[in-house]
Amino acid sequence: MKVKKEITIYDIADKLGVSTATVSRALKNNPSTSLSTRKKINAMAESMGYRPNLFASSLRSQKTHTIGVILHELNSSFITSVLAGIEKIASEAKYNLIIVHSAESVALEEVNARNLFNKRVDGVIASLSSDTENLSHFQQFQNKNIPVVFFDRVFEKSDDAKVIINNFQAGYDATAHLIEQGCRRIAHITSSLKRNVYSERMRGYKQALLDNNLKFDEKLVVVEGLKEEDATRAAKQILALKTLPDGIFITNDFCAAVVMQVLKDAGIQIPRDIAIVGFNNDNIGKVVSPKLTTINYPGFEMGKVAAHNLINHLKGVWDLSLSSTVVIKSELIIRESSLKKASTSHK
Amino acid sequence: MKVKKEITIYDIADKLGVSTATVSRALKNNPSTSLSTRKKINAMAESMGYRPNLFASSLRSQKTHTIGVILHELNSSFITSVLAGIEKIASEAKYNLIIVHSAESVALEEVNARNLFNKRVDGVIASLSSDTENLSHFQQFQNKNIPVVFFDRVFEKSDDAKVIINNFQAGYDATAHLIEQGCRRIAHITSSLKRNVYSERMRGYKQALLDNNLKFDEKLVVVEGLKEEDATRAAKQILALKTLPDGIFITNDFCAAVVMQVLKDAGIQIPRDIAIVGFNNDNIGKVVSPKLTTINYPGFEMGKVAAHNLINHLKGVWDLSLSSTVVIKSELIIRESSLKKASTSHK
DNA sequence: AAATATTATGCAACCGATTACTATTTAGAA
DNA sequence: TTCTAAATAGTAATCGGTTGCATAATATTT
Repeated sequence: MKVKKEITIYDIADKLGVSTATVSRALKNNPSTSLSTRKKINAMAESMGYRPNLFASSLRSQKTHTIGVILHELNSSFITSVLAGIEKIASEAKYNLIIVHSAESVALEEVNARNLFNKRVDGVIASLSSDTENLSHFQQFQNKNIPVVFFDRVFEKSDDAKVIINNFQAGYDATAHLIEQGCRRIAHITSSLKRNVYSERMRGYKQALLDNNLKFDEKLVVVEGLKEEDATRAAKQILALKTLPDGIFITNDFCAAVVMQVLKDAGIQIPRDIAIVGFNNDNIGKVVSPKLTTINYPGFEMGKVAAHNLINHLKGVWDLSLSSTVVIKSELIIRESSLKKASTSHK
Repeated sequence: MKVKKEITIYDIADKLGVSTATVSRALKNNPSTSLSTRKKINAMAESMGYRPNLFASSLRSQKTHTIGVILHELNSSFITSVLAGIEKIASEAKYNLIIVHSAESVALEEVNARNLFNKRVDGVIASLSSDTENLSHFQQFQNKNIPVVFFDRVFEKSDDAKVIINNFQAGYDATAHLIEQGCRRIAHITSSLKRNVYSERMRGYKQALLDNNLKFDEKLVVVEGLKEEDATRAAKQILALKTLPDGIFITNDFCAAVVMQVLKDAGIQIPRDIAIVGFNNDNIGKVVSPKLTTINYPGFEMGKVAAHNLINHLKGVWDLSLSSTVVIKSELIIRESSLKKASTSHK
């Protein structure tokens, strides 16, 4: 099997009797080449099947036109939406993406960061994995002036650029809604409190209790992972309480779905006995019974904003350090799982 | 803000008074360097904060040590598992991945293929989007002897390397199980029959009917997309039938979950009135009521096999063209949604 | 018509690592 | 001790674009 030799600008230059400099400029539509040669060269490149060698280009120009995206996971529709938002903006601006995910592990996150660094990405968009304790593995980017935008899972106190929702408010709204539905003993199932998203939501939960003269009870807070077995364990922990709660605010829709399943299997009626509010507005919420009340997490918007700000910074038309934090609107979506007042029983 | 200059092998060579050739060899642990200089050089590289310039390396060696992965989508746990399998094998072999997804669109798939091609990946692993009609955009890889392994969504008649399950058998098993449960009028909700996975499952469905003396009825087959609104439409189409079916084989778990929801909302009891079998063994199947009977799709295994075969081919210890098709085992997982015989009613 | 400005192109160094080939040193064999 | 082979290391060309600077060609101004 023989392989056709790769066409280079030298081949094009030879064929047309011009210099490689002219070819290079023409292919980039550099205005210091005449329109006629530009057309001639582009036509020839096309007909010869030329494809640019990005390594040579990046080596020389020290630019890759590539953005690295570090995701904590990629199994939720939230993350998929974020990605879609990033892709939309990036492709419009002719930036390529390298997408990596850390499977919720710092170790992998560090490896991923290193890889992106070695691949010389021009910028980074990242969401932290659940056990990340510090941002030292992002220092390498700052040392080289490679901009980083965090989204969703961030360190709120750092002054890095970030795109988030108001998790405190969302947690508050979710809890207040349960209270408004008549719940008086509200449990909270959440995940690693190292992560801003979860600690903030919990802060909102506490504040809502406080504002409604309900006592915060540590025994009603369950901290677990986000996988099926974690959620099952969390549900069992709830079931083991001496007095069952009459409402649960769960920080993730998939978890909420699993918890609901376990509770239903134990004969509990939702929302009559226990009302449930989830978080994320994942697809899953619409196919469980009862349908899940949740917080809509505007992933597509977040992705667009993150990519937009990063790329504008790269282009020099915007300075990321000026507005470090962008807060995107989120909102409560009320479905059946929390409607205690109008409760028709579900099994 | 000043940026430290990038360290190159020239800097290391200067510092130690050796040639760049020696440095290059030492960093690669080439045995034609003495152990002592090798140690000296690696230590110096480490202390100077050297990082290899992959562009220079790839430019010169014409190898990228990178595998491109084209996914039709990335929102199912099946795809996530495949990815995990690929990543496991690739990282063990020190290959990098570039993951792209086509959002079920040929147009995007073509762009993605082109991008991977221009990035000069050493090999490709791909699953086709729902409307791909031919493999012409993969021709470019073959022309350059870049190996491609397809998985899941493939062209079965082509002799490209591929990793699949026996979709015919799975469709047969799913349908036979419904028949065994007493169903006599079985509908089938599926997606683009251009895709082998769906057409083969349907072939299995038909064959199972035939083998059990049940007539195939075109009106009982609904072809739709895989999104929520598509599934809703499919369910409504079922509900609009003059005579309702007593069983449905649905080619995707998420669709099945949505369909179940719509049917339940219409007052139909599952599995008593209609028994349901899904496909994929997605997480969602465990949190719907009743829990979903489905076909387990061994994504992790498929990913591992695809990556393994590709990398071995790249290393020259294996020839992909020798065993073009690998079939991975799949199996029926029986849960509640299909158990008509032992039916306790679910609402 | 001469002087100046503008436009288009070429020259050649450069980005950083790899590697075929050559040279030197050292060890082992005769 | 002399010669050959093996072990190390160096030289320099190469991968394919990019770009500052110089030059030539053409247009504009005076």
